[in-house]
Amino acid sequence: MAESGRCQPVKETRCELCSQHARCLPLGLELNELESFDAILQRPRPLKRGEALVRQGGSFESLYAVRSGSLKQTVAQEGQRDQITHFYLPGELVGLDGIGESRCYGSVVALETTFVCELPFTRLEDLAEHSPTLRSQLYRCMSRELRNDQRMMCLLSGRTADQRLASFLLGLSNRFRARGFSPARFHLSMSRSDIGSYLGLALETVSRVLARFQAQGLVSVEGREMTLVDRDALLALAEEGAGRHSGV
Amino acid sequence: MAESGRCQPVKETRCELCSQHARCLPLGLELNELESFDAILQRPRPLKRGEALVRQGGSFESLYAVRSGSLKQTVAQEGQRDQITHFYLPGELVGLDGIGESRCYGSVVALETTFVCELPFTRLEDLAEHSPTLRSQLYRCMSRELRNDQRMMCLLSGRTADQRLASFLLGLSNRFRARGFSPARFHLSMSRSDIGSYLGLALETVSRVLARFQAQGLVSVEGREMTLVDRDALLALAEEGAGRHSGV
DNA sequence: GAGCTTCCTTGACCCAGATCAACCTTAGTA
DNA sequence: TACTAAGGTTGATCTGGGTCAAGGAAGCTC
Repeated sequence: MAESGRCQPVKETRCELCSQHARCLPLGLELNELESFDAILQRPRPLKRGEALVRQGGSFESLYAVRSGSLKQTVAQEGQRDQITHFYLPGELVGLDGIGESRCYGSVVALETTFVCELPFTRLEDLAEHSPTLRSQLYRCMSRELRNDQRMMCLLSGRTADQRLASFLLGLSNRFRARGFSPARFHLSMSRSDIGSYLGLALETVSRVLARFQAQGLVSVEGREMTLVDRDALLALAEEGAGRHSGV
Repeated sequence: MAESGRCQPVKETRCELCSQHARCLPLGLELNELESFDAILQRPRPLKRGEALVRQGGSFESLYAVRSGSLKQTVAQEGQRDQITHFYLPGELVGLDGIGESRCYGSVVALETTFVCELPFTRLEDLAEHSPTLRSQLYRCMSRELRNDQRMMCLLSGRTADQRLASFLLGLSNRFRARGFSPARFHLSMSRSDIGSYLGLALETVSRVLARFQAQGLVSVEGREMTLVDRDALLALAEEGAGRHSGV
């Protein structure tokens, strides 16, 4: 997704050498725990753009940690257009919503060439049996995702198109920053239509709002290359009191 | 919330005698595990309508299992109207989104007289150390909530007001059914404004749509007493292909 | 039982954003 | 080099549902 995340065939399996180690699941494990963790981890495998990592309704077996690249989760509903519910960046965990169900909730598809580490869940549970750190890391990840989803629900139900886009861009920017990529300039691996689906907007609206942001000097967009020019203004916009049904 | 859920002062602490046992956290625990579980559980305490169980930004200490009654989670955002993100019914767990953060994400307030059981989280973790069942129950609960939130995101971003209301009513109905209450007739413990906030609609819209559903013979509403008259039609409406940006 | 307050309903109006449509750019491929 | 397809932009039009406003009903308190 960000330049540095691309086209790096990952040969090294060991977690402690992974660039995402600091924000991935095994963070904080003792050395011996880390070795057991490495042992259950399936060799990173490359996915090509458009290739599915898991399919909606497929049986749930594993969690996947994104090593490089990016993915989207899409949920197909009876007779409706697919809906995008998540974008995954390096260091993030795919599949948490499948635990405790035999089936996967949505499909997860690579947005670009992407490497993921597979973590068979039953083995992970065995490991967690003897590692309080791993247990609490698992809780932490799920809980964080719960909070993110709630934030998303607030965004979707109360905010204007401008505010949604501003929040989206800032959210991406923060995630890139946390991963050591530039927070100000990044590549959007998803299409306008993906963004629209994720934010509950028509793709035309996404395109128009981005054009307006550019005209207002908030961002600079060239296709999928995004530069945040006036971060403070974006932040002010995203947090602005006046959303829909915001009363006063 | 449903008639049978009200006004039952709960004297009995023991989980296995609780009416919600079959869908609560300690489900499936061995007898000795259940005893340890009972031991860490704080005596159910009554909350009056409007009373807060946890406050946004307050420190996270415990999960709470709803024993009877109902609650809402509200999130206050900088200068915006509060937003409702969840309703909790008997047997459901409050507080999962606070794990791994020191602070509570939103406030949780009783919608009517409500009894909850407090589960201090560090003690719960200790217990989970030696109970695979409890661990997997915890994962299961969190994962289920993740899926619910995602369903909610889909609802909020792609569906019309009619579809949102229909889904909301059916969702409540299913939850009541699972709890042994009537799925066809129930009491709404939340106001129209609460429903609107939860569904991303103006309260006037909620009122109008309910009136229309009544006129169409889908439901019968008298204040907060709700009867689902034509469940199939509601289901058809909720799943209908034609939402917003549904193409075709 | 008068007067609040809170909740709900209904009507009138309006606008943000969906939809429809045309066209442009870029990339893949034959 | 042309042909097709996918993605993106921009304009014109329409509408679902938000906002404002005026009452009504039901439950408090004094």
